[in-house]
Amino acid sequence: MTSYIDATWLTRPSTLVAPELIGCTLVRQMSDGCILRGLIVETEAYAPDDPAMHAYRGRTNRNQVMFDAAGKAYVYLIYGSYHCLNVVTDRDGIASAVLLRALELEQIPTWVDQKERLKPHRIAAGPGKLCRALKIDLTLNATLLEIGQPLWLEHRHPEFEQQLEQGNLSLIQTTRIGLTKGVDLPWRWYLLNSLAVSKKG
DNA sequence: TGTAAGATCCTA
DNA sequence: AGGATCTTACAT
Repeated sequence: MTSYIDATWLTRPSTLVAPELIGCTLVRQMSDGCILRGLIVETEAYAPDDPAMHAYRGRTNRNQVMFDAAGKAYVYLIYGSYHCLNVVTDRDGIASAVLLRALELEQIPTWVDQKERLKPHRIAAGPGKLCRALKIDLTLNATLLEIGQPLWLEHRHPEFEQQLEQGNLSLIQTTRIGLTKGVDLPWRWYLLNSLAVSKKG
């Protein structure tokens, strides 16, 4: 049993949504209908009054999607080379999002090269690698996260919830990675012992 | 038109 | 620890 995550569930502060997205599934549907799934194992929250957030100094062409109502993808290009995927959260007019940093893929995409296949759990370990693995680029910016779109989200399976309750799985909260501002905000979450988590923390 | 910084990744 | 790489944002 899986269930789709709708915009209502995402209409909350990113700091509440980010930890709850751990254990949920990101679904990527290619234009040919091919579907890829990955378990979300690492997230970061970006919120108003957060100096690290792209929209901290107001609306720009790049960040305007973050101000939209919850339930869209915010995709941007970083360091000229990599894309990063965010889930837009909170109410219309409030800039906030959750960065998806790592996935445990259910299957390896056909286009992943031989060298990458040697360490399958590292294929989507890191926000840039995640987008490379799922062929996510700027054309997906501002798309709705809904079934039938290129990207959508599914809730945790009951088994995952049980494992959390029983303590067989643990969520860790810590500081974010790769920033020069807002470095002390503890807004990164990851699944303990996941081999796909992008760095230690 | 110029420039500095950046929510990364890979190699050494 | 350092370099690749180039867009974005903002100043001039």
